[in-house]
Amino acid sequence: MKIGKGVEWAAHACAVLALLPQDAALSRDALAEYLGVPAPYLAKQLQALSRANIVMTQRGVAGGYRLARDAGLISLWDITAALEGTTPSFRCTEIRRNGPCGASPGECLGPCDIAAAFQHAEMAFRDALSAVPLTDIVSKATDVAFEDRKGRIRDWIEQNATGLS
Amino acid sequence: MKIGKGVEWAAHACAVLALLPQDAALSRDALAEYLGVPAPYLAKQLQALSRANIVMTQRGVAGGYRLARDAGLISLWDITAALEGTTPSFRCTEIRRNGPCGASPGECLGPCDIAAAFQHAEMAFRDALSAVPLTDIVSKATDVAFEDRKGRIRDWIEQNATGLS
DNA sequence: TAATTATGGATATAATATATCCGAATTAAA
DNA sequence: TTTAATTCGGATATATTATATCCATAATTA
Repeated sequence: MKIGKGVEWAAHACAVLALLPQDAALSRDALAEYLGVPAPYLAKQLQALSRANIVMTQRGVAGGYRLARDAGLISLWDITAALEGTTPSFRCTEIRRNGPCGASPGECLGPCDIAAAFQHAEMAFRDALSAVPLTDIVSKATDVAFEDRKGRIRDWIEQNATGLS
Repeated sequence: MKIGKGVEWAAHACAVLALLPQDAALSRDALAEYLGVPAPYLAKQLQALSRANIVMTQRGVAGGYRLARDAGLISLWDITAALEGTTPSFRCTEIRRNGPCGASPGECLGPCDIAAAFQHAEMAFRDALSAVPLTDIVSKATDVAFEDRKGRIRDWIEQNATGLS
């Protein structure tokens, strides 16, 4: 079981966007610089976030990305689902129907018990992530940040965000 | 997030082995026939189960596979871990240290908040699977099986299992 | 010794993840 | 209206992993 690194990138990107003042935005290149990751690939993750309505985009001069709604209404699950999709991680191929003692259709009205157990486990995974809004991430990260770094972050945003009066 | 199909195969294989009488075993080919899957590849999954001490093996004539311990002491998580390993599905690359506003070592004493949330979610996933012993799977499958199929399964085991007096 | 059976390694192929680039569309400002 | 900035979607290339098979070897029993 593996989660693509796009999820990590996207989560950090959203955490940065959550720091922006109202109506400010960050370009792809600015975000990539802040996160220290290659811009072209980050763009892919941002597109996925855009399709999922987690971030809003604005093209053209002074455009960029911003959160599409309040950071308290965006969970880590939302971000994960946007990047990885929602197809179940366990793929049941109905082995129970195979072989010389395979189950008949009448015995397969319910889902396979093994598949059901995995589905249940995945729901627990999903629920745990759904319980973590972006605001949690941001506030915890802020808690442990030293004062001088908070200042540097403020300055960098001041310098790089667009849409600031 | 995806789980390899080896997990499915191994789970079904273990469920069959749980039906065997004490000291009986099934060969690789017999198991593959019962499950309706290619024998060579199934052998790989069985090897993983063997390394994880979930099944016992016996080579030579009349050898084969049997459960290494009581079915009540084998969980779906045990099987999953044997096949997929236990490395965390979320791989933290410490993005927080990157870029012009990267965190200093002193600010990274605890784990990254994002990684911690995923770790927590994965624990929930693992706990859910750990709560499902093989006996659950077997009993639920038996509940919905028609009588004639139960008989056919008994007969097939009688015919194909080794180590029966 | 002969027959059977799991093991480990090597290998081949398919699928997916990772990473980049480019033209087109869009937008704000000059 | 032009120009520069910027995201979007598609195409592509590469690396990694999953899937699947085969074979020589070791072990075991009759």
